[in-house]
Amino acid sequence: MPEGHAIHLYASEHRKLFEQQSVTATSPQGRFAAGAARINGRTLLAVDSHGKHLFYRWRRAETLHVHLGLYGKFRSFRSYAPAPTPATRLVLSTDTAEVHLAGPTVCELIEPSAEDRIRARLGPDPLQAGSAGSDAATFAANLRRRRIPIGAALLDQAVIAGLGNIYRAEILFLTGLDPQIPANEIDQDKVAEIWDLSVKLLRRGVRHRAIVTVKRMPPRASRRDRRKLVHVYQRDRLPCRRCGGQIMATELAGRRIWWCPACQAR
DNA sequence: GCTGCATGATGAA
DNA sequence: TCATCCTGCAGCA
Repeated sequence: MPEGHAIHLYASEHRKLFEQQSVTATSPQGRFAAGAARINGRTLLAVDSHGKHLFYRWRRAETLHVHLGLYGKFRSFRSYAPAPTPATRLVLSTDTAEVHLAGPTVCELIEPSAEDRIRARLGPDPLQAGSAGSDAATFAANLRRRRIPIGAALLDQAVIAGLGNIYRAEILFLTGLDPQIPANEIDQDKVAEIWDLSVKLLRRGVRHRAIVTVKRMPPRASRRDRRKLVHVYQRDRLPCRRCGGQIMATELAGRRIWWCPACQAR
């Protein structure tokens, strides 16, 4: 589930549920028992996100840092909350709301200096476009320094923070770029186009609570099939929506990538 | 009921 | 490049 738009949604949802409230914290699974005890009963001051990272600030406690990784999940409940599964790493709750976190890659308490180090190694986040350091120029400078294929660069969180495997495939299709082109060989107009499209698509993802890159939102009934919402992701051997040619798939930077060889020629 | 895969990232080799 | 972390679920029998 988690590319940047989803993390951004979690941040705003958790802000709405818990900000300025005293929050109960437990770790049914036990692996975060000490951390949960440390923040239990504290007041949540703020929730920030950068790319795929979440930071929860408390009154008189360290910052909670969460990264969902590939299969981490939050579930939230308003009136009724079921018992957490035994694998639930962290439960945050008040009288009126409860959130269950399972399967995160990272769930830890950190000092401000550690947060600084994490943020320092992250590239600009298109969902923070406009705020300090998150702009097209920083992104362009990051790309210029890399000879790796653009398809690898867009997954590198130090280059741009928040894109994942779906957005990388879709952005390369929509900008007509061959995933194998070296990042530093892409001309500046194209680089600006990639950034602008990232901003646009992530914002759209936040609005729809899903990654949608096709022009028209399909009818509700067919939205369960993710392939109806995108141009190339997981559409290998299906016809390209634009030219009718066959969508191809290969491996790039350790992940599967899909592209249209005709629309994305060098 | 079981298998294998998934929108991620790291550390060892 | 590969194994590993760790959970849920689609797809299959």
